[in-house]
Amino acid sequence: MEETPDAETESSDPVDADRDCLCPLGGVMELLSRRYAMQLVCVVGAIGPARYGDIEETFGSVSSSTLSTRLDELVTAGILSREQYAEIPPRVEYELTETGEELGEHLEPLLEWAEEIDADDVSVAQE
Amino acid sequence: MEETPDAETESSDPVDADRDCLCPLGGVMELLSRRYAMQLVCVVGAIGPARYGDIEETFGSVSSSTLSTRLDELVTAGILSREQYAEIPPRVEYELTETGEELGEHLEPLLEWAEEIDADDVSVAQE
DNA sequence: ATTTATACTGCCGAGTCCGAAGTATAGAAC
DNA sequence: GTTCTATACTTCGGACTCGGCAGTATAAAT
Repeated sequence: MEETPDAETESSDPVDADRDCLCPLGGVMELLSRRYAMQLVCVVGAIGPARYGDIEETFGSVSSSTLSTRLDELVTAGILSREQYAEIPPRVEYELTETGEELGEHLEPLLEWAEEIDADDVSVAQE
Repeated sequence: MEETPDAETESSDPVDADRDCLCPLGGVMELLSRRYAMQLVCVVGAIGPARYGDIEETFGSVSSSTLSTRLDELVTAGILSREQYAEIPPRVEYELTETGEELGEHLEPLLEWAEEIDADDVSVAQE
């Protein structure tokens, strides 16, 4: 997507490079801020072409309605692709698109960090 | 859900490093999945010691009740620190903790990517 | 006495999420 | 021919979360 241009025009001060537009509120971020969205991208990225049932099983604690909504949203956003096979019983496979792969690469270190932090001991709201 | 579905030995994938524990559902991730949480971490990281009003202004579109809740959660989770000065009118400053800084480093590339994607053209639900 | 400024909290209606149950289909079992 | 099975979802009611606006506390300035 982003061709890295010749890195000669970049300022030597990276701190205020993105001062004006710090954080996108709408678009993809709004989607990723919904429950399980980030984990969903990672899971699909990890188990390759994933069927609905596999995903549901991997999570264990997500309701099918929410999972279905989340999948829909990610497909619409172009992050996941959905392939439906004309078989009975039906078979549907979800996979990361190219965009989704990019996203996954950014998400993975975050989730790994979160895992570690949780494993250690943060005083995360236990109330 | 107690039985361990052990991985098929037939799969010849090299990417099984973290197959067993793909994505943390609770803890920090649940917090970050709430609205504006990730952006909030970035904003506080960017504008240094940030006052409530500054943050509210930077976002523009967040309700004060939600912002306040989110700040509380992040402070409780040890991601933000809150310093209150005994002045009138009151002054409160939020800052990233060490943990928060770590998180911010993982978050920044993600948000930058999201910005680009949004700027380009994803068919994100615009309905 | 009233105004001003800051950092919130409280309330209510609207939107989002959860769990369980239901839907559609065709082949297999009886 | 009727029932059973399996998959990938919907649909429903209720619970939780969010947004917008109004209100609170304080002391100095007017």
